[in-house]
Amino acid sequence: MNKEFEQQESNISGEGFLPGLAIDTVIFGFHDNQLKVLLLSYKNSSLYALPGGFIHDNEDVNQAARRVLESRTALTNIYLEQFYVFGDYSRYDPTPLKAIMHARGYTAPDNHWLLKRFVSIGYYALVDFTKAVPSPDDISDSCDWYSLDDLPVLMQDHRQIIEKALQTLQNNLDQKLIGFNLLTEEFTMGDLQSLYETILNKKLLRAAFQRKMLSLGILERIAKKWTGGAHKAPYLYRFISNNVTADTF
Amino acid sequence: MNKEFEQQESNISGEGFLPGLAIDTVIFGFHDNQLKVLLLSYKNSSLYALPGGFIHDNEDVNQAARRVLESRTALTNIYLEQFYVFGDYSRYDPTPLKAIMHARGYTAPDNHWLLKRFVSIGYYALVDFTKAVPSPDDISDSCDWYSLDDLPVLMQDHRQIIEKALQTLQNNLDQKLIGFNLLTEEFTMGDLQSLYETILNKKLLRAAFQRKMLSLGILERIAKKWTGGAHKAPYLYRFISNNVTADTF
DNA sequence: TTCTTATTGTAACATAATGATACAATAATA
DNA sequence: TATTATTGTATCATTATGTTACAATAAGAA
Repeated sequence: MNKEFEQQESNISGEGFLPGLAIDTVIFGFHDNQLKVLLLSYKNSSLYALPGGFIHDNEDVNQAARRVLESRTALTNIYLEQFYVFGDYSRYDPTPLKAIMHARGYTAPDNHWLLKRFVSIGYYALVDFTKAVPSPDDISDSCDWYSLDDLPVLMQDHRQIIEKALQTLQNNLDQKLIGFNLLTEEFTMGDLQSLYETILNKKLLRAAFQRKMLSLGILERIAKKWTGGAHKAPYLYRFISNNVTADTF
Repeated sequence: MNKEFEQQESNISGEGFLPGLAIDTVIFGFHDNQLKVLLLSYKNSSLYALPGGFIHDNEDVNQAARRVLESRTALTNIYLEQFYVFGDYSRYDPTPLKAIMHARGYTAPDNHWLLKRFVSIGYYALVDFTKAVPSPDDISDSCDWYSLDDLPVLMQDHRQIIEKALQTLQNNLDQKLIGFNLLTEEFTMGDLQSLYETILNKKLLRAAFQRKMLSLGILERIAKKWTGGAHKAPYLYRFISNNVTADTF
């Protein structure tokens, strides 16, 4: 998996990969009361991009997305979901990839498969910020968290992809029980509410929120308490994962 | 557009189309209190399939889906939405298409592009049953409505595609206001309730349903009434389309 | 015409969900 | 021991939904 892109570069016809199809993954994390996404940056260029990849010609598309996710975060068993296919012709622009290749000292022929039109399948993932270990892929030189409300300039339509992923997350938050995937295993009701407020971008009433969450019957209250400031200690809760697993739709 | 598939057959390398990418469209209609889908059948074979197609190399993917939809129904301005990408490797099975080509007197070489692995982007559409004019494509010899609870045996994973489309429709029915797209322009509250009951596959309380629908403020009551049986005549309603257009997400 | 019958539109009440406010409990610190 | 901030929850208000009931018809029958 390590020399994969190296192979891709010299593999002018794209042997072994599905042609024209890519995966882009919006990997969400939550830290300091902010939503974060993982972005890659490239040597000798000011380009930032979503983690992505290609699909081996004998590989499930969803499995390819999971492979990308796992290799960028060093995590397995993560909530991951398709949300949209970005397939407008206007996306087609080989310039940035050309620039990246150039910056790495590789001059691709114009008919190189990576410079052709790509349709991209958008996935979003929810990971525990504290557990992920971001690592760049073979053509990028950094992989880091960026706050959603302070994103660098992104390659191609990656900003719209993030925007649409966030909309999907907002829509799904109440129906599916997926928010928990962004938290550590144990969390306070305040943590959970802050997460919801950040994702939905609006204030929620504390009393009603707590009542609602408890009534769902998906939180286990851990007898242990928290030690912090000069006030009553909150309980710690744990998500009872019986109901929903990563791939449940 | 007419001779398109003819071209595709003799076009062994798939020139002009995005390779390995297909579109499958679940076109829903509503008639006789049943949900219907449009299916194609093929000469000299017992194969049934969803309407589908390929993407021109200079065409938006969504536009290609709309082109497929319009050419099967002779309708424009239809509610159409992506819902899932079917990309498992296990889908790969050139047998049925081979059989279809064979039945048409064409023997494709094994490296024919249409016999390679395809990833399929699933769309679903909601159309007015009474307005659609089903017409087969160039390789099928019929295009007809089939009731969802009495489907013929379908090619490849098309049955699962329909299943997933239905789930998506059920999930979206309450949030987005899309049910109306399955009805004629004017309809009674009974029609609407029957539609909802059929899609959701459960009985709804008449009084509550009517109250809810009216409270949404999206129905215009047309003063005219209906003439039918030995009972009070229902009002006709019309959907006020200000709010939601076809591509709104 | 009047009566019967089925269905519609909606009122009325019961129950459940949510919004909003208040307050006791309590964990540090002064 | 008093102070302070925050938590957990009770309480009431408001809104939404479930449920039942009934008046208002539009035909056909008497």
